[in-house]
Amino acid sequence: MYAIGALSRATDCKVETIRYYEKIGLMPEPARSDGNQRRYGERHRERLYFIRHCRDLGFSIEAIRELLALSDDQQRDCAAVDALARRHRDAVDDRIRALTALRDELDRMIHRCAGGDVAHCGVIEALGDHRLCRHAHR
Amino acid sequence: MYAIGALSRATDCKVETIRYYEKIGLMPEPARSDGNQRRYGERHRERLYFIRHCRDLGFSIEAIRELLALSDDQQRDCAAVDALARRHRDAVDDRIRALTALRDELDRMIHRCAGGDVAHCGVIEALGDHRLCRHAHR
DNA sequence: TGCAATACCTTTAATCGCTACAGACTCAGG
DNA sequence: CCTGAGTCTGTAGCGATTAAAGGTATTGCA
Repeated sequence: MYAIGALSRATDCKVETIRYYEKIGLMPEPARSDGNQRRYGERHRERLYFIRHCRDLGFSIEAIRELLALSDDQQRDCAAVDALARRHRDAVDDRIRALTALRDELDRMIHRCAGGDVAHCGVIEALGDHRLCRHAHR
Repeated sequence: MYAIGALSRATDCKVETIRYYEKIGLMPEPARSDGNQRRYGERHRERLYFIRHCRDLGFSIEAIRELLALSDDQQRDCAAVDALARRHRDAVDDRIRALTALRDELDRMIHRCAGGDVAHCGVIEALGDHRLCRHAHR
């Protein structure tokens, strides 16, 4: 049996976060010691590990809730799981594209700067005038 | 003179957001009508435009506060502005790299899925075991 | 067995950048 | 003067934690 600190170390998840996951119903309420402290078993460790891994991969709490529900139902076709993963990957892809456009815009802005004082600063000028941008970032 | 709704339309910034920027001291308190409504001028419009453009480019409120302070001081050397912009670009770059690694991991995970039921789902399996990952995403 | 150090408990508030109400007031056009 | 749109202040909520305050449990060592 793990105390919460041991589970925390075993999963690299902060103690407060574990309690938070319990509060929002992502982790089940564990057994308690006589002194009211949480006591966890292997299944808790596996579940928390799964959750943390999903979080590290950028899945939202609500997406994880769905994934957990789906994975609990072992007979179910895994098409729904697949679809969730694909949706998430596509969202990450979109984000990468947006950030790349942004980075390029920032790069162009930085290259406008030839030194000197703020009154003639290309960066400040570009920040104050969207027409100097190549792309419609937003 | 603009009322807040007109300023909102002129800058594509929601009315609530304008009031919020005033509250946190990013926008100066404007003049008021007899009936206590805000009345803005051209300088407000330019400043808000600058702020929104920075936000669209992903600068944080605190970074914008710095940029505004720097740009107010027209004689100052623009090296500080340049440094701020570079730091931000580098942070965006880091984020892109992290997300790209993530996307690749998600892709590999999705390709593990051969259909069938959840009990044998490659995605669920991969989510439950970080060792199946190629990279240390975090 | 006693004591100190560490870990744990609950509850509440903070973070960031807005957004969304509620309930009252103002303004412009007809 | 009336109506409807716009505006006012203040407060609370979002997502996913993190931190702090103030009290209790457990553990290790003498």
